[in-house]
Amino acid sequence: MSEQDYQLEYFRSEGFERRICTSCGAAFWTRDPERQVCGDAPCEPYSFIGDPVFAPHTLPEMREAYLSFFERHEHTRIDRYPVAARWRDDIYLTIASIADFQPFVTSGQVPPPANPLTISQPCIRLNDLDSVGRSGRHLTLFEMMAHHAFNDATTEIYWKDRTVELCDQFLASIGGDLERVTYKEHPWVGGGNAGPSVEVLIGGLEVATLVFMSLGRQKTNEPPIELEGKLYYPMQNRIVDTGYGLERLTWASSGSPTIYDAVFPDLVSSLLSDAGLDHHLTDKNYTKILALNAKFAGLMDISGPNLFALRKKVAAAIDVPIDRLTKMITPIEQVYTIADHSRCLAYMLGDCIVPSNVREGYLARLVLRRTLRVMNDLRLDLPLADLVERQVKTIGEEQFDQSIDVIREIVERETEKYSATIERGTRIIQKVASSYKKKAEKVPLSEVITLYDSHGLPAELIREVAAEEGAVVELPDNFYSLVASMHSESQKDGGEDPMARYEPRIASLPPTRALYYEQPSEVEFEAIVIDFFDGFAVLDQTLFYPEGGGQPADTGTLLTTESMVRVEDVAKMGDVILHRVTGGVLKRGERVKGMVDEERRWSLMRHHTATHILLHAAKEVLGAHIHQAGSQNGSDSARLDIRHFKHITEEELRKIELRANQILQNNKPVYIKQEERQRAEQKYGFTLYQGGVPPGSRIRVVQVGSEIQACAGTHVRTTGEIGVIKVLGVEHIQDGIERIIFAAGRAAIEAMQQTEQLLKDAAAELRIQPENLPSTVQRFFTEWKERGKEVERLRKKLVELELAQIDYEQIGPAYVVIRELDVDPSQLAALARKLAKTNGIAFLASSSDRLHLVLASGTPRVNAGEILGDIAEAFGGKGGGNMTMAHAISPERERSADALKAGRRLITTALNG
RNA sequence: GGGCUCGUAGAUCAGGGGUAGAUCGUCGCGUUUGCAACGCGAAGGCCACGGGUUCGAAUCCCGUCGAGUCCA
Repeated sequence: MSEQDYQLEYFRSEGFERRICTSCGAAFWTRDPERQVCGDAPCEPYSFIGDPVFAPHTLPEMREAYLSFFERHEHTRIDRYPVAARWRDDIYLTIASIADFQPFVTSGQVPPPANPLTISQPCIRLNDLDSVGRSGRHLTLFEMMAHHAFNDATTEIYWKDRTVELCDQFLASIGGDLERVTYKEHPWVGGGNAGPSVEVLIGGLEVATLVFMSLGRQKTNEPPIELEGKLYYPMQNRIVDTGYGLERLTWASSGSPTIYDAVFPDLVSSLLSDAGLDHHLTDKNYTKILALNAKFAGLMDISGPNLFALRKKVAAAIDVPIDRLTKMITPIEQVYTIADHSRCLAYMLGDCIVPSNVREGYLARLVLRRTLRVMNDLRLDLPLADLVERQVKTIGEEQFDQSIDVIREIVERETEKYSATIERGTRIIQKVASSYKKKAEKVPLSEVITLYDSHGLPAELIREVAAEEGAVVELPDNFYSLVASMHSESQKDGGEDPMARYEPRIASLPPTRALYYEQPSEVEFEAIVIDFFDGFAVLDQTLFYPEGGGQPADTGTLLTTESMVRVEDVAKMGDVILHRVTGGVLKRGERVKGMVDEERRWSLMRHHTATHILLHAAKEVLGAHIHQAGSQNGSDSARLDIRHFKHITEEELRKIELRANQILQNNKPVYIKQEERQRAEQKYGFTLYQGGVPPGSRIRVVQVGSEIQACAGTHVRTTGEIGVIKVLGVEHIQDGIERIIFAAGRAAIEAMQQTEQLLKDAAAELRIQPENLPSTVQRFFTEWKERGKEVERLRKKLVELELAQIDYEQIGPAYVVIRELDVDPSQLAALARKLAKTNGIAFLASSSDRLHLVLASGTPRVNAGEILGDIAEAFGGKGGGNMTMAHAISPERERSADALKAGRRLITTALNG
């Protein structure tokens, strides 16, 4: 990008000058002839703290000022998008306002919902998590206010001059002094696009960025520009992508020490008083320190070890020892962090993210646990659910799909879960630590890694708890990256796509007409063979549904005048549909008659439509957050995976099943139509995308009753055609995902018959009626247990009785019993043990099916295992044991006397030796 | 999606080829005006389930189910 890109007519006419910053060397535009520096960090410190640069605005006032300003200037106001970016599969969270329109609007495939438009989009960025609360300006969630204009080859809405002009006018409208505003040149690259951009600075603070997205990676005829080692080409679509920081503007308008005081004035003061820190509210010194802290932090990166450098600077400036400063400032930073995180959670949970250990759910849990940890450090004894609820209410309940009750329940459950994990973990650490302390060793790194990896225990907690036990933990500074690299090593990439080699051939073929969409209820059709290779047939049109969207491919037959082939599988590659056939060959140009296996297809359609219905029923029963995490349809059963924060109970399952069948009874029609993506999104919301995000500007919308989804599958015509839905069970797939297994239509009836048969068979076995099964089984189980105990008692008695009758003999220093007993082999061991208890030896034999030998020794002179091992070998059997107890078995059951004799010899030798 | 750890008495856990244990809780008795505390005693176990190895498996191996956790 060149200097030329920033030579705007607007700048000239308004009397701007282009300057080079004397501090950083960057170019910037200003109205102030005296100005030497660009106005950005670290060239210029904050000057707005205590001296606001805008008229005072609260957060909502500032938002409204912005949106209505742009409305007055011909922009259409657009509702915010969810913070969970469900319309995209490359990011989990909405990170910028432009993310709402990527990739299809920015690429020009889909028209924008309005043009130009204005929006205030809540965005979540977790990259600077550590700086939140400390830097005075970092937030996990912020609102990016924006106005966007989408220009293409035919229409020009506006471009750079108008954008800067609007910016000027808006800043003036909220009381900004335009003399103090600078526009810093700052080429922008990101997400495969690039373009010139200016940062808008006032009072040392960047309050907006104006990006002129005009370059892309897509090759065009125009000459490319190299940026960061990659080539970018001018695009036909030129997009005005602006971003105004709502919170920053509000901060600059209040002049408060930190952004948090401006954004959460009420919450911060009430948290301070809850934490017993009220006295700080009126303390001028604290305000001064915090302002100073934010000022210095504004000039530097404070992540990781840099934080210490910040502390040092502030401590020097106010002349207090660094430890004392840390002690003073940490609790307040924690309050700020809690205020920020709880708002982030309100948006995440309100927009129906379910905490879990995967994807965006993992991020929600991360923030939630971090908040709990900080609250704990601060000794803030306050339910997090209350804080989140308060945030939801401040933002406005109507902003969210999720109900407050469910949000509260999620937070409460997560809070409980986390404290259970920490409690359990603490015990495990104590155990490990004390075992290493006994050995007088350090707790090795491998052990620490296991504790973290398998039990989720932070390294710092491990060190702390271990120290309390008096053990030392070996903990390198790069612990977490060490663990991460260990994981990445175990990664294996998947194999190559076996279909890849057909790609060039298929690319040359015309698209196959998808008859299965036009006539979903038909099963017979005629077509012409376009190509045939390696057992793959391509037709000009087909009724065979290719695998996709959780629905398996159809099977069936293709018939020509000469041959009949079986269609085993169908796949779609681009717009071409491939039939994998067996049992013959087809010729190009040949006419074929196709027949889809009707029974199977209908069963698949029933299951597929049933999936939509079941999801809808689950949403009604469980809450707005219910979202499909995957599905697989079969002809005998199907499964639906949904995101949910706890196990589905039997009762909930029954409710879902009843509700689903009610929808069947109402016999609702199934409507299917192609709609423009952006329109469909606006009309139905992002719950459209249950089975992933389909490509293209138009999407296929399937409406079953009031359940509306983007879906490429085939469906029945009315819900009544499904017949019946039977839930077969529920499984917990992983944290936050429940799998409902069900059958529809004939398969449902068969499943019920099977279950019934099971009950009947079980009842018949017990000669009772099926309804008596539970009570009878319970009775039998109880009796069975009691009998077991009775047998145990009797056996003990028997051993005692036998014991009383047995005579000892004395060999050397030991009392010895060597004899055959007519008792159950399982009793031999118990008897022998008793006999040998003190200074005794018992060598017992019992013959039933085989010869059982037991040797128990109560003296170290006789090694039971060794002796019996030798005997067993001599008598063709196997055996062994330890010093005190040994078993052996031999097939030579008649030779018990010989075995006892041999044993006597060995024992005698051992005792006398 | 990949990895790791764990399933033993009502609860928390120990044991890790050779007799299934501890603590708390429960029940009974004693002490006490009563309670708490204490003392004595008892009940309570398909050692998750199914295979395998072994003379012998709660223990080792494989699988299933369940719980937890880390990474992408």
